[in-house]
Amino acid sequence: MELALSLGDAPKPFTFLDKTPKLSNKDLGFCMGLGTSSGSRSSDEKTREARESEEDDGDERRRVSSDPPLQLDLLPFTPVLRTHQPSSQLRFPWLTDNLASEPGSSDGPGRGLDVNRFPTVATAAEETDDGAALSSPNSTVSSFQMDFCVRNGGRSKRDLDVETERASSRASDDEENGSTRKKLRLSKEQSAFLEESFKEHSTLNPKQKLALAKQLNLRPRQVEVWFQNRRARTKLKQTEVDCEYLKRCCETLTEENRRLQKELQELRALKTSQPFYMQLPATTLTMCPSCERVATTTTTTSGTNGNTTATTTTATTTNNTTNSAAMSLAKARLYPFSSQVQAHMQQAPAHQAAS
DNA sequence: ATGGGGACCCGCCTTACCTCA
DNA sequence: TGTGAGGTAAGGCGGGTCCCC
Repeated sequence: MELALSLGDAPKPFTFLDKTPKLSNKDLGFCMGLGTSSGSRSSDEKTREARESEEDDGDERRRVSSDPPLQLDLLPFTPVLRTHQPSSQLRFPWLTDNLASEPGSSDGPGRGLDVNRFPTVATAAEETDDGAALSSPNSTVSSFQMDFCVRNGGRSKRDLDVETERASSRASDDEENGSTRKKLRLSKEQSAFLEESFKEHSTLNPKQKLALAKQLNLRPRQVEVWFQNRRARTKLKQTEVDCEYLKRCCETLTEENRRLQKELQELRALKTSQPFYMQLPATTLTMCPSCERVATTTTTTSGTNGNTTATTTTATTTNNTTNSAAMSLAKARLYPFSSQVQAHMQQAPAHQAAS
């Protein structure tokens, strides 16, 4: 049985270079179905996809470390974070055309997630190291120094103060003992934005990573780790769904098998009690394992001399698109049934006489 | 043309930390 | 107040791919 499950949409090219400012989430969502699975993309496919997305950028990897850093304007503040509108209206940093075409962009950069401009916040020179220069313990402090007051429409000021205080407290702790492993919690806004970005693309190319990092005031390494962990969580969730579904399939098939066994017993009992069963047409269903044709063979033996035999056979080709689970179910139903019935028929004296 | 080395990314596993009941 | 469970950011490792020499 083949089980295809997918979270989100099918692989598709990156759209961060698209000229359309609209983000389409129509293909997003949770899909579960039976049938031929497209399979998970191999790493080289994904690499190729990422590379294709970078074609216009030349060799992105080398540029990251050698060329001047990307100067990406922060987006005008996204309505979703201000007014809790549907998340589909979130805009991502790589959709740079949004900036130019946004009529209300007079607010200027910095209103997106409103990154607080601390002196230690990622400078252009720091970003060229892809986080290496930002990886000092103190650099993570800036992750929590975002200006929540402007954009947290649905949250109380008290909550924001608590969160900011926690962040600053942790930051000070990190400053005290810089050797301790830092465990930083991303803010809800950062997580939500990363989540929306993940819905768009479950993997990031360097440009997207840098843009997201800058947008959220995180280190690129943090964005990268978040996506890695997010993919792992998705996979885990998917495995759980798979397991649950297969469990249900197993239960269904077990029940079906039980029912058929009972049916077979009834037929056997009927045979022993009513020997004239021969007057009824015996129908045998067989399926070719290779071509998956289902053949229905009806054999009628009539007359007293037993030499009149009529056999009609119809073949039905199953739709190739029929899901494999159904095929497996059919096979489970047909093969035991046909083999047992055929064996049963061969044991019948009248059938032997007819043959 | 071929192979080695480096850079980069990914998945997987694990650890360490945080939050909450 | 202490504690265990669950969530999650981050570290480490191995493997794959690509590019350069």
